[in-house]
Amino acid sequence: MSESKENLLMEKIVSLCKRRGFIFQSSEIYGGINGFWDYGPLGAELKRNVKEAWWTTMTRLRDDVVGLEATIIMSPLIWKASGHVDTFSDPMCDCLLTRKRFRADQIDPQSGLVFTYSGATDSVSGKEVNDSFSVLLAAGKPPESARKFAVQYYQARGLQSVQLQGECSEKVENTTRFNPENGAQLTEPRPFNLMLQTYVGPIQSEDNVAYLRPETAQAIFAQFKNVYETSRQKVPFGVAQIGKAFRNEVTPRNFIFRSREFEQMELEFFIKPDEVTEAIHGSVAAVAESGHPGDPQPNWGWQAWHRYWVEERVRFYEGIGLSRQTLGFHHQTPTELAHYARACTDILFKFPFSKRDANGDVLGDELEGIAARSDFDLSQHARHSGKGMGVFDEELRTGWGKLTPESQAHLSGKYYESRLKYMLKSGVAPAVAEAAAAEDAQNLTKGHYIPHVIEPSAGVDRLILALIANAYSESTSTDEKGKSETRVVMKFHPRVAPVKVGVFPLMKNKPELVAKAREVYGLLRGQFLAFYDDSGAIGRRYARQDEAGTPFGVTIDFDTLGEKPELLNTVTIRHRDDGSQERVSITELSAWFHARLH
RNA sequence: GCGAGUGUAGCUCAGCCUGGUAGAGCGUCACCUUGCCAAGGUGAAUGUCGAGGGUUCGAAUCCCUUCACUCGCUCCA
Repeated sequence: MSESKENLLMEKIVSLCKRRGFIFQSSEIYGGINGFWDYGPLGAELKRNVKEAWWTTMTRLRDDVVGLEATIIMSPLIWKASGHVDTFSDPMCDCLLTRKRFRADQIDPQSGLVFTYSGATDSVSGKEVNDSFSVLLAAGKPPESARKFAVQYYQARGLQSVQLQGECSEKVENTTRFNPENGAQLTEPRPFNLMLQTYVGPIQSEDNVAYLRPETAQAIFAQFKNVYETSRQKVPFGVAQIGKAFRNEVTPRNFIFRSREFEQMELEFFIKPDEVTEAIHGSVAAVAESGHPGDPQPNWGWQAWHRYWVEERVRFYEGIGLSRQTLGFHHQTPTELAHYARACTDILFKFPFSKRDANGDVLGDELEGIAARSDFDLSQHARHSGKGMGVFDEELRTGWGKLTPESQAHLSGKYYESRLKYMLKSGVAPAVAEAAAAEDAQNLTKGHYIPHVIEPSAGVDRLILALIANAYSESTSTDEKGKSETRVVMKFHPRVAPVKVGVFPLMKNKPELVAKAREVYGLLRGQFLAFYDDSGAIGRRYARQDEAGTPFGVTIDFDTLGEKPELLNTVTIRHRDDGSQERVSITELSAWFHARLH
């Protein structure tokens, strides 16, 4: 019941997005293209505001984060090092009977008797199906069970009274061509490459295959050294990037929530490994169970930094109108975590299409993931490129000398263990791994280490959808004639609202009002996006702006012109969310808006 | 990738079963009117009926194929 209601809400949102020019289907006049969406005039403004709010908060208002804008196409070696080339192209097989999907490399080899049918006919209609189908039976099982599966298979292909054709059987050993659960035949392994591919240069060959980046983060790791050396930053510091990313999603779904071309806002915040922090400060700060840990401290370890960034990101969402109640959190369990990650907290938004848990509470879908990724990424690029990704820390070098021999042994031992674990997980031969880990541990004592990273990674388009869903509100009113009508108000936070203010002469047919209104419009438009409208009744113009989410309206009336002398050169400001009005002098307008839009 | 549903004006939808000149409401635009919340009047524009093919004298309507969207399954570094 509630599901169809939420469905209806999603449909209304999609419809409004098109009607008002927020979001259009890509290539619509040619029938569209699955998984791609365009932003219309209002959507483009909204998106720009969101990205600007993120960029300002994450870089310009901080001393410890700098920006980067890298290319979408990079050396394919980057994706080899990051693991995307391998993990994005697992061959998959589907069960021909149950349609269950398997990773081809994870099917255990089986042996037994294979029954193959060349096809089947319908004994009633005479219809034929000529697809062959096989079933693997474990030794000792009666052939009837193979026939039962085959009948099911051909029934699923439109036959009713199945007459199997051409049964034959054969003994096979160690085959992976059959569903381990029921013995039914699998499809051929088909590669699943989730990265979009292209060719660099005019000749298309295997040698110049390149990928459109599936995430913006890797460029930050690949350029880590350059940024570090030119930005005069020291660890801890971060590198932020906003940009397009591309994934061949299996199922683009839920409007712009999961699309094939999307935009990310990512921060890689580099921190000292806990061993380094402990060596310098004697201990690593304990982390409170919950709440914001306050301003960054020198003795923070990865846990404090991780919590800090989760809370900072929540503050950001609150600052653009998503209250904590609209958000959800998911702390990834050890089995969900990637092997190199130590923790990952997802910030969720409760979308209309989000699933509910057993208690009926909306779970939410992912807006952002904040991952503690250890030194995995920089280590991978160090190993694959052969270029050093470590940093030198004077404090560590001098601090190290002051440690007791026991502390030194303890810390370098811990560092050795974590480096060794990384190497072994990455498939490095044990002897080589041990030597490399020993070298890393030795370098630590001289002040060298590879930074760890905390990664808050947010989806712009998902956030846009969250803001739109959150802003959407409708009220139904009935007039004196008993005619009821539903009005939509998009309650965007003023900071992200596409249009900031509508400017209206009370009436169009009074040239003095129009002239004054255009004058006020001219005053405001250079400072932020203003929209002038003089067509139709004033109520209609208010309603139009409500639907676009414009937070303020400025109306020029006869008092502005001095009908009541004490109100000369004042205007009415109308508030979108409650329709309330106040009188403000034209000379104070800029300051009035400035205070409410920043 | 599989299964089900949907696709007609900018939006919401009727028309399809039973083939015969493309419709409504809302919105948009223009003019008039309008002294603060989608008022009223007059007029106007807007359709490859998702696309392609077939059947037919004739297809939005029947048949086939295809594309997109929604839902379920699957997938989700």
